[in-house]
Amino acid sequence: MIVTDKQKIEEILTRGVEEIFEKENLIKKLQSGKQLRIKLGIDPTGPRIHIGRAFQFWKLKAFQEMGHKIVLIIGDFTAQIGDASDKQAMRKVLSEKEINGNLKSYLSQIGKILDLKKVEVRYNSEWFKKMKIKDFVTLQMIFTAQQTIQRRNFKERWDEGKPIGLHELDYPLFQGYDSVMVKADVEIGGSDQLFNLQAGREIQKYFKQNQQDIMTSKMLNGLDGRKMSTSWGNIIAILDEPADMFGKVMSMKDELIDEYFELTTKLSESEITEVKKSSANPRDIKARLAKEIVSIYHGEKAAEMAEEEFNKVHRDREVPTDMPVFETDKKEYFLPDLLCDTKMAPSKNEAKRLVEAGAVDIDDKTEKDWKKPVEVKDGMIIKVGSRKFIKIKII
RNA sequence: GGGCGUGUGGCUGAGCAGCAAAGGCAACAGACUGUAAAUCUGUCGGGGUUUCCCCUUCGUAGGUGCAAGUCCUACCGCGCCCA
Repeated sequence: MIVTDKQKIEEILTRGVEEIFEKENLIKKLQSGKQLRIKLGIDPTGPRIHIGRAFQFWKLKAFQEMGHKIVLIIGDFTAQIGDASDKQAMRKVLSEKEINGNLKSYLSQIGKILDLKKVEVRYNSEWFKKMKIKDFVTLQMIFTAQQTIQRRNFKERWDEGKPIGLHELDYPLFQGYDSVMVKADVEIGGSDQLFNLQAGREIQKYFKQNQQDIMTSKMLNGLDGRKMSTSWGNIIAILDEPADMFGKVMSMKDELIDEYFELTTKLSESEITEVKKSSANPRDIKARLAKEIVSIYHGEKAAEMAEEEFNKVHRDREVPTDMPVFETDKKEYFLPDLLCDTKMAPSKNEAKRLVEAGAVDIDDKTEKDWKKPVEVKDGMIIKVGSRKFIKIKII
């Protein structure tokens, strides 16, 4: 049963959406009652899926719920080339081994969002491993060098004299060919994918297929306001623990609140407006946002607990309920050694600096002298900064 | 293949023959607070018996200097121009 409700269609085509080509055509297709093949390609370039990426899966889920067929392309082949879309420098090439490692948990992560039983999952090595050189060259003939170079991030690199690998220019061809292989009616992707998605249209045309319509989504910024990217370390992963997830949301820049509500929660527009009116204090709005996000991936209970714990530790400055335990049989400890052994500091120099900066509390008392040996007691609590705690256990 | 450049700490980017190496970003910490925001301040290769000492870093390998990121040679990577 295909849902053709106008309102639903409108909703799916607006929230978090950057651009649609061709919009009129897509609306017509969605209203036709025909089951569409909605394609999303994802390269397993890192082990963890983050909530920015997850937006696209939520979008797919919406299509899925309307009765359309989701075709998920796992780019196990293309991951070895590296999409240049979001890169200002050449990406290091991933080995097959790394890719397989990343792949392992991919589907289970995606399964947290999509009903995988109804999804057509395809690995693009299926056709690329078999591709003949001659066919590849044929693909290359569809585009000119100028067309490819014109693309913004290539152009920037070109102008700045930064290297561009020939293989990088081929990436859009591969992604586009995927569309041909699965006969996609619609492809979605991040707004940085526009070029690749359009290549799909061209290549389908060349192969005398109906051209897919394309929809690009807004890009979610990372916690620090830069693009969310695993290599920047500014991501919230969908597998992050509730407390961690909650804390990360609380730590992000205030200006990001709006886009996070739009792209990472399921609250309706009016609900979002309501939340924003509810308090003048961004802290509270952020807390609400954090709770929404944690609920989605871990359930409401976990979200509530995460909030309580956060308030306890950060607002009320209390000791967390759970903390790692460090077992030792020493009676006396040289403080820098202790901090290193407990992994609270990466090196002794760093440990000393932390102590000198007044970041280290032992049983609630700030210790500023790292030369003084510490008398170790059972149940002693060491705190470094505001969120690293450890409890000592004597064995 | 020839010519000219270039290669610096997580990134970016200065660097005179005497530097653990300016500045910016990121990170970490402190103060403050609305929070792990913002702002301000400090730290930011490793180790030590710590107002000082030692070790390891500036593409790689050698060389010349009391001394080399800084000069020379070779090699590797990258860019530009010419072919």
